[in-house]
Amino acid sequence: MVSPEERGLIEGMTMRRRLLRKGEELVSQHSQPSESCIVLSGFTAREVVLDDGKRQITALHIPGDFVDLHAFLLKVMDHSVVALTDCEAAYVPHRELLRVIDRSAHLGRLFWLSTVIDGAIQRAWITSSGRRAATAHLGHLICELYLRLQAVDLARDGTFSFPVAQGELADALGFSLVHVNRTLQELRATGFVRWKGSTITILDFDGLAVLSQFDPTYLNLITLPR
Amino acid sequence: MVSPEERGLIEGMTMRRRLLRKGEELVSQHSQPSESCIVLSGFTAREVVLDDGKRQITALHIPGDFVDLHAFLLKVMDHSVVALTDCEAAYVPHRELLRVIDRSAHLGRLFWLSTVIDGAIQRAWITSSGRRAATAHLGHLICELYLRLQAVDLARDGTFSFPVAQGELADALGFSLVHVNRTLQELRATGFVRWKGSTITILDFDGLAVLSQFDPTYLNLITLPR
DNA sequence: CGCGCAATTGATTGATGTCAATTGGAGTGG
DNA sequence: CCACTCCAATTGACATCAATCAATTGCGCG
Repeated sequence: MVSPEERGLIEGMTMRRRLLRKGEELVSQHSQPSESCIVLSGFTAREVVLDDGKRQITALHIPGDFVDLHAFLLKVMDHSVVALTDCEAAYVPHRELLRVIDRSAHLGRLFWLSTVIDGAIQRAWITSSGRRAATAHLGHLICELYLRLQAVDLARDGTFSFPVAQGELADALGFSLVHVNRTLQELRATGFVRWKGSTITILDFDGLAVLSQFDPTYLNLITLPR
Repeated sequence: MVSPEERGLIEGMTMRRRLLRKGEELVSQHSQPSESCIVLSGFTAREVVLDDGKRQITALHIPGDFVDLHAFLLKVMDHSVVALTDCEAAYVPHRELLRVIDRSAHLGRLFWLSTVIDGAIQRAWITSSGRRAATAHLGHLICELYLRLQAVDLARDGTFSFPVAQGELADALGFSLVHVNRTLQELRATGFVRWKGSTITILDFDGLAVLSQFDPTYLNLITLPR
């Protein structure tokens, strides 16, 4: 996917690293970032807080994700990115991105691809939110997370760590906290998933996928640069 | 935004035009298009049909929109694009896009921007679906459509034509048809909006925007190429 | 052991989906 | 111009789903 010279270009990007505690903001809503941010470890989320205090999470990000690459083009952030756990992030100045893209159209296209896959995931969330039953909505998210985490070696044998509270999950799914809890119990009752503390185990992926009407095509994990 | 040479590049793209009747597919789910499609006239929508027959519309497109530009990178369509009204479309081969992008990095970035704005709109839909009241959800969509249509001269003085049935709207909002109808009545009762036949008139944009918690920043209409 | 936060539960209210008519309006043929 | 047809909009009654409110339990940690 990526040639040695391209790898060199990427590794040559100056970036600033930063450690964040759970709850801190990596990027602020309404800001006009001059750099974009890659998560190196930990879970983060894009969130929008409405006037009435309600919160919606529009994306969950895992290590390796370029969380606000779209800010390279969009200029004004329409949401924040917050740390759901302690995490580490690398900030790449937009001028560096520009430099890399100028030297390698192929890398530019991989960056573009990254934002486009983001969009595909968002479409799946819209579909879940609008037309899937609560258990399927939650199940779909679990399938998505599992495959994404597996692609970066953070999941295997159906198991991964997901140290995120039910309240956060509620804001991602558009549920109330209580409803998350009950939906989770329903899902456990199917026997397809075990969820204990911060460890999720998918006992029957195919079963869960059918229940959740999950089709992995949209994640395009095959063509990912790594 | 676009220099004369760039305009020349765009106008030089070979493309195939096609007329479509209401209900026809511009692009099919699971297909692997070798061209991407611009809507020239009429309303279209991205839709996903689930196994159980439920349908979700994940985007509404208006004339000027590049409806499946992401297919240039994603290869496999995770949804269809259907005509909500009779419409005209232009199909641009991916090899032409590649040629244009190679000659003008700036145009390449505008294409990228187009997909990124798409993503911002999708995030707004996720937020509406998850955390906004029914009237606000519908109101938000109306605000969005108005500004987008205004930007391409298809709306003025608060008025635009939207010849789309309530059933389609239901699939876009994730509501039932009956619920769309009742939410529409509630919205009319606020006095902010008139909706008669296929003509929508926003009588009080600011009022509607407050009700819907609408913040136009995300549409980035200022930086749009046209 | 006791604190504090997250998970869980129960009871109730409110929002939305479903089913089944009924109404309204545009187009068509007589 | 009128009767008819078809489809979209609207309405009413009812069933479900999910939010809210208010405890209570469970668990990790000092």
